[in-house]
Amino acid sequence: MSSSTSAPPRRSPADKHDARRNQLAESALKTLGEVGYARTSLREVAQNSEFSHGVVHYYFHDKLELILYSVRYYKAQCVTRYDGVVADSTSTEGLLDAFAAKLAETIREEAPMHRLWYDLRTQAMFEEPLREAVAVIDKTLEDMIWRVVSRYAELAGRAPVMASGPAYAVLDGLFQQSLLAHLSGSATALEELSVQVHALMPLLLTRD
Amino acid sequence: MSSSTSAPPRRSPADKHDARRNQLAESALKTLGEVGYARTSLREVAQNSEFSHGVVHYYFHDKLELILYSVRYYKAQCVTRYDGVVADSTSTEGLLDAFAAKLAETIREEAPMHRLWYDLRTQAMFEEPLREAVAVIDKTLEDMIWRVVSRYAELAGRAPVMASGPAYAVLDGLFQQSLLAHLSGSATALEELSVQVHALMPLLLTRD
DNA sequence: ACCTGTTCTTGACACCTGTCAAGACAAAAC
DNA sequence: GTTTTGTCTTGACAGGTGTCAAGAACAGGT
Repeated sequence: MSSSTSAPPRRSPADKHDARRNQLAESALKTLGEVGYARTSLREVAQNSEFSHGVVHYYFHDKLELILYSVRYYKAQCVTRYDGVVADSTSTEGLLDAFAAKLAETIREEAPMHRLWYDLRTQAMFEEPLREAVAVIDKTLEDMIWRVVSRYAELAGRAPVMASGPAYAVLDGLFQQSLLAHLSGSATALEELSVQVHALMPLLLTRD
Repeated sequence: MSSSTSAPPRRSPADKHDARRNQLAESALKTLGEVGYARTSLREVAQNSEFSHGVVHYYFHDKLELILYSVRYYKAQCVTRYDGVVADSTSTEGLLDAFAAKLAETIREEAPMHRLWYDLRTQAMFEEPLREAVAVIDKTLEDMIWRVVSRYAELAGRAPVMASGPAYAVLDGLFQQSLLAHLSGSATALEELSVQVHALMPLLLTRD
């Protein structure tokens, strides 16, 4: 053990260590997105990296620790996804178009990560150890969506008719169905999602 | 092989066979609801029955066949869950109360089966063989919800503002969040669901 | 009684899993 | 150069998995 932390060297103390952890996290995310939570094995994670299967246990105490670290690592980059939409929009129509387009885009380009998230959230219904982490991430997603809804209400000069929780829930319901349809080969799923979001959002505000 | 089908005896031809299949399906559902799709093993299914682990392969060709048979077996009984609500209601308020109460009741009493369904639907995002069966069941659930929404619109003298697909999606989003909260130990999740459903349903109809 | 076909149990197979320990390797410290 | 330290590989462990075959147990018909 060194002086303060239990980190390896002194020159690049925990940086190298964290860099490897992030590297393994990305390999894990690749595997998780491909085969899902249950079928993800540490050996396949290592095989998706340049290391051997033993190294995972050197950087992570547990399989659970690896997976939670990986998902947190990914979701930390996602929660700002719609912040540009919120910042750049100057009209309700503009925000709606940009938001719907972004939703469709992220399904098109990051479907494996999204299905992984739903997988993890569902597994949390069965495995207690997952629940706290899932709840935290779900809350950040709820806040992310709420920033969009709030800005939308502001631009419309009206007020939301429901709290952030149910607003997130209904939008997430649409998103999830669209993701499943898209992954099932539907060619029109993303367009339909855009139409549905355009129809739903005004309902979340009071009448003028 | 007997005369026409490949069924076992002649007296009770396929009845005994189907009875055993249903019996095993119920044992499978118990296991699936407890530990989820991925962690369900044929040996544990058998252990939840009065038979040994080999018998599963006698009545089902595959693990997949057992699981799909079991889930279909269960969902066949669920699709009429809200039909009484639809039939008995004579006012919008009455239908809303009965519907919301039924939603909360089924979470309270059949949470394991519901999380199993979400598990399966999510796994369908990863495993192609599940998709068709999941799509069929999801459609029957969508129709079930649509009967409620249609009746609600009828009683209100208005028309729904969205198609059955998105209507099911948004209600399912609320339901799923409520289920997760309930399983995570929230004592108020079910009451909140009732409030949210009461708030959402009117938004699904045109203004008077 | 015997025979026949169905039903169920037992045991095995090949494979995969998380975990971990023992040692190889390299790089830095002295 | 030698020692020490951190990094990584290899190989093994104990356990669990789906699948299936061989045979026991049981039924009913003759």
